Amino acid sequence: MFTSARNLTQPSTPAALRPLAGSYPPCVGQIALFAPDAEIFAQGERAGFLYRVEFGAIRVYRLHADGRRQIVAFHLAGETFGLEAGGTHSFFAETTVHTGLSKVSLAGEMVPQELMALALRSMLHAREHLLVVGRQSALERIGAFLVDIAVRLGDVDTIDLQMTRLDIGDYLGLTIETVSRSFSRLRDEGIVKFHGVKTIEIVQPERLALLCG
Amino acid sequence: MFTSARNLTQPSTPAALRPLAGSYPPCVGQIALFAPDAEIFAQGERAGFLYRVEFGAIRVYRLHADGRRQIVAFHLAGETFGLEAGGTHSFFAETTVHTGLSKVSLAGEMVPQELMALALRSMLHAREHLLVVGRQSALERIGAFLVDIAVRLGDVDTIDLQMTRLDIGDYLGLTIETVSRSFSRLRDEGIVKFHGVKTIEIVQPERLALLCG
DNA sequence: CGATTTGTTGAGGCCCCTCAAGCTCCGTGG
DNA sequence: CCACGGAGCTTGAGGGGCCTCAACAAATCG
Repeated sequence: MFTSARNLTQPSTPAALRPLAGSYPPCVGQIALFAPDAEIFAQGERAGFLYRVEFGAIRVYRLHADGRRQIVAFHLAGETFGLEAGGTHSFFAETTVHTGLSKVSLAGEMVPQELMALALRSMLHAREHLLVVGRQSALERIGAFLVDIAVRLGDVDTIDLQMTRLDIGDYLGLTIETVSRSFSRLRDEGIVKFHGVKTIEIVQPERLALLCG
Repeated sequence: MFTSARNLTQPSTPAALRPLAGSYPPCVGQIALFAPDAEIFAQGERAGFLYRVEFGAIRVYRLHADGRRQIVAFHLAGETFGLEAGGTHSFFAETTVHTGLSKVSLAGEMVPQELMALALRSMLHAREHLLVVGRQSALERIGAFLVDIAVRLGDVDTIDLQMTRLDIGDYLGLTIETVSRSFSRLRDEGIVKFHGVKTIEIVQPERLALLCG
């Protein structure tokens, strides 16, 4: 399985940092813009910052020696990421689409209580992800994925996927073909409806929920 | 798949709490003894304590509606568990064998810094577990499992498994038969050697490490 | 509007699951 | 001490779900 994970397209906007009017309420600093597949931090790098996703999305992943990639988390608009054990990043973080990030310094700006809550939420999410990947069928995984994303976007019924089928596959432990087939199956069953490749409308939320266990 | 997870054998020693000479240096309180398969806490219960494993082992898991069980973590001697997001337990915790636990009250006894480190380590471990379950073959999963356990027991070369094949399967997303077959394969290849069913000697650590990616 | 990336669908094969039978280990009681 | 029973483990045979390989369609971008 070959995933061109390190194939970093440089931002079409020259470097990366560019000031912007603070469009999100709780945004303190400036917003940095990134093109798709831009590296935010790499495994082994010293960790010192948290990042808040203003728009777009982030994938956090690791590569196996043979090229297999496992994405352990996506981070969507409004979410904060970058907190890691030991002061060194254990994973890679990249944008999946055009993304705006604001930096949050670890010292100050966030009280220990918030950091703790963030760490615990991340642990919980990793474990819930494990439930999905460990014991569910392909269709169940896709279902759980859609429900998770929909909830995190604010219980919406129409999702704009911020990632490719390859990203989704590497997140769920499936191949791109199986992801595609599962989506088609959900469409054929009338559970979801596609408006373009990346826009999914959840037509029958109850049946989707049934799938997830 | 039927896993009799709630089949709680009551401790052969009457109840549970029984004082014992503090045999581990950093042990503050009394040690409670539990029989195999004793419930320590249940999903939905109010969380307020941490537990330190003095000897034995703990499985942390959740059940799907149809009985499928996913173990998200094992906790071995010397490790602390019970920290969860939201003040309510999201998982079940049970002993896998005869186990001694000491309670640690969340307020006091542990400084916030230690709690934070514990949370971050748990997050990291869940994510590393995800790497194994998401993209590895059965043999690779068993290999990674053995390496992980060996390291956590102090880089030993002989492991006393504190859990059944069923536990291991539900941890790695495999059936009991596949776990058994993988062990046999490692034995036939001369990578490990069995001294009884639960005692594994790692004969060729380098080859075992090669398996894990 | 052509080139390239991304997504869909089909055919075939493999790995793991399922089902089944027999074995080992261990605690219990005679 | 050994016989016995049951739970746990091992091994085999067969089937199914997902992966692999392949071709084509759709979407995206310069």
